[in-house]
Amino acid sequence: MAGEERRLQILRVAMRLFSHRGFRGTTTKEIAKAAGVSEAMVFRHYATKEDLYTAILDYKVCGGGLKDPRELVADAIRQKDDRAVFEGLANGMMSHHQNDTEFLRLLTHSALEEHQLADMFWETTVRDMYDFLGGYIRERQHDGAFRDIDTAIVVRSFLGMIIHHSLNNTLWDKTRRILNITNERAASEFTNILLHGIIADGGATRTPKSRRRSTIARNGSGKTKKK
Amino acid sequence: MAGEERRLQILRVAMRLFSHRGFRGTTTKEIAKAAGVSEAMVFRHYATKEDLYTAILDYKVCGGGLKDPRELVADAIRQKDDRAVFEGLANGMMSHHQNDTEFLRLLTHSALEEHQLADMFWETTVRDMYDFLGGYIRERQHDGAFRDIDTAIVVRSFLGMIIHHSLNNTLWDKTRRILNITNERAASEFTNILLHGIIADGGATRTPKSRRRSTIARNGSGKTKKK
DNA sequence: GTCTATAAATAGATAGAC
DNA sequence: GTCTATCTATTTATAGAC
Repeated sequence: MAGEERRLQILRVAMRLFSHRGFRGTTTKEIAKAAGVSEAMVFRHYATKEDLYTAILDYKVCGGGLKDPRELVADAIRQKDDRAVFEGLANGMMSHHQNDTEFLRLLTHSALEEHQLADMFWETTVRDMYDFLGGYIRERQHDGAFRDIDTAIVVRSFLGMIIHHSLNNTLWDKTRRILNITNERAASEFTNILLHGIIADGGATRTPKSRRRSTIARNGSGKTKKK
Repeated sequence: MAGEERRLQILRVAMRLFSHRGFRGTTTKEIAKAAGVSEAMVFRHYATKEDLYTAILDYKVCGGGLKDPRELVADAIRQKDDRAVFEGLANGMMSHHQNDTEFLRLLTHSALEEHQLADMFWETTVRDMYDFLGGYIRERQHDGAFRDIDTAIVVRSFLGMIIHHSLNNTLWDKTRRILNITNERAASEFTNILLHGIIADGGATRTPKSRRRSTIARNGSGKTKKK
């Protein structure tokens, strides 16, 4: 097998093992065996086990595997379609988590281990998300569409629903699920809850005088399956 | 040092180490050194390293360290004070996570490692929470206070906000925080968002005809610091 | 209860032949 | 590019003296 090809094969095999057993829980012998080569081959492509692990985190967690959220919902942002913005983000994130369960596992492992690349992920990708989504929320507050609440709290609430749901699916709910729904329905319901939770005058505490311009279009709500 | 005392001391020291480095990442030598004894002492009290780890998870994660949520908000439940129910739960959980950061770390480590006790935690404690809180939400739906939405989704949304926030505080936000607020304020805001998100007729999509009996009392909302 | 010494297995990593 | 053989340090765990 050619150099680059083998290098990538080892990377992929190691990703699977590291994502399940963590750094210390995975041995270079296991990686070699799973890749069908000798340990010497592993160390030929990656000088140390640490190098291999860092290469994996760089590729999977910090690398280009994640779509830019700005692009994902660019149209919705332009049109100020609040539902499409939040539901689009939720769907994008959750389908990524579902298609690549190693991502969340590796990220969580590395965060627990306090690996440098985990910190980097938070300083860049996560902070970006708060800036981006928080900026949109602020804009909609100025429009009078959302009530005056700390934007970072709103972002955290929404990401909390999404990421916690994905973590549940990845780590525990695999078989006998407490909550057995499609990602699409989860995205829709989370969006319902969040938008009604932050909309201006949307509560039951005040008698609304004017509806101003709220763009929530209720769909997929209640217990009815979407479509 | 007496037997039981030393046994507990080793347990405590090991909890700290395991919670940070995980099972495979912690050596019995480190544990012994941190406890100020020889390795032989560790193995005198716990036959194997695995036994020690299991004892820790049993004590910390499955043991009586967690207050029963039913008791915590029993009064609020009786009075159907929705805000007090949700805010009380949020405060109880988050203060536990803050006072005992080892709890979330150990739980997450053991879930990633697919330890048997992690599964047990989900089958009992977590399922209990869904039953309990879900039951209350269903009751309030019958009262006409909340809209007709799958109760498990509501529970997941709310626990998502809380646990994700605590995980952020525990794993990353330790110093330079993206979101730097007190637990009390977070609990209040999460409750605001959730209650307004699930209240009957609480959205902007329909013109409300009657307010029925919604018990949301807005406090700590907006950008004003609470008290 | 506590230690030192040590066994036995496994870990990461290298040398050198093909 | 690939392997076998091997080195060295570490890891879990035990023996036996005090």
